Amino acid sequence: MDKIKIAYMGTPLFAKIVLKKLIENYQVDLVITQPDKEVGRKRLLTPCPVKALALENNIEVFQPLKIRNDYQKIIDLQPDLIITCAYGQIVPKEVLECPKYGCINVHASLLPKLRGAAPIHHALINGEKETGITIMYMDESLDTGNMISKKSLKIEDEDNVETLSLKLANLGANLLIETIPSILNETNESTKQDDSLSTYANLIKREDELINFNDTGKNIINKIRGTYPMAYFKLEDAETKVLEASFVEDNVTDPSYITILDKNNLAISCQDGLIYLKKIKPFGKKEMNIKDYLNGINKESLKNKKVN
RNA sequence: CGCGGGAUGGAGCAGCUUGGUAGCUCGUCGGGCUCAUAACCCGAAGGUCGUAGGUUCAAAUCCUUCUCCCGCAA
Repeated sequence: MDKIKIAYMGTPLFAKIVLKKLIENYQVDLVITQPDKEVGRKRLLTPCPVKALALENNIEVFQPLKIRNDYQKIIDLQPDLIITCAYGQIVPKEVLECPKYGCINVHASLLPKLRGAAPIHHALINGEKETGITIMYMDESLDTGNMISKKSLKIEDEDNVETLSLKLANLGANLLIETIPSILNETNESTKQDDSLSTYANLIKREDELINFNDTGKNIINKIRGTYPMAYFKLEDAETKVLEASFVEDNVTDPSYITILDKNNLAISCQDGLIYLKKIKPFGKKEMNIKDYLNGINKESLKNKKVN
């Protein structure tokens, strides 16, 4: 077989893991990724994980500001196959149609469920028991194309966005390698998505990360897992992130109060019980176990205090 | 020059305004109490108070420099 030209489009760590596996098996001729961003307090231009990996492997990198207008470079390459994975921009029709074998996407959900930008987050937030990877042909709408292959993965209670992303990235990487031959042979049988079963996974917004204690314990724990490590609440007006917590059912009268506060435990009331904080990141501090936090504070002043 | 928080024994903090012998809650080690304990009691080790300079008789504390960590915003 003649050498095929592959272009890869992706941005975050998830896409980097998939790309790593891909370049172990195929030659990748061009990597398309988001422009470097000013990151952090120093505003340093920082390349995304995918770009960093591409540079390490001497693969040419293309970073269009708006791929909608700036895609001629991809057309000129005349790729045989384009693989996308968490790229972060809508890919224009002209690009989708240019490769001989088409344009495929590695998506981190069992489509048609959880189409969109944040499928891993929403799988956890929704309290799903399983999720997975779908590899599909792309069309002009978001994650609506025909599905080629699919693999599911059980979600464990201990999983959060970080652990689940790693698992799914590895699953996706392997599934991609398994799937590519059938695409190049054109032997795969892709199936249409049942649009009536589709759900949508919006990008997580800042307000989605605020913990509302006037909710069920189960939902709160799922939010903490699904927005890890960003879920937060206000403690004495200071933003406090919750990295780990557990829920114990109980009869409570009023949500959002610090109900238990002793040497080892801090629990806040919610709709149907108590949320025990296990690992938090207080404002301006590093993350710490709740016991360390309790060691340093004046407990009397917090007892029965309302949060948020 | 985007805004703000922080750096003090192994951990988490107080002390800084109003300079004057390094403190609290834990952990560790030793001893005691106890049928026993993550409980309680007694004792010990462990810190050049992030870096560099300045003011002062004297700096964790006041002034300046730099480094690193964290949140917001992008």
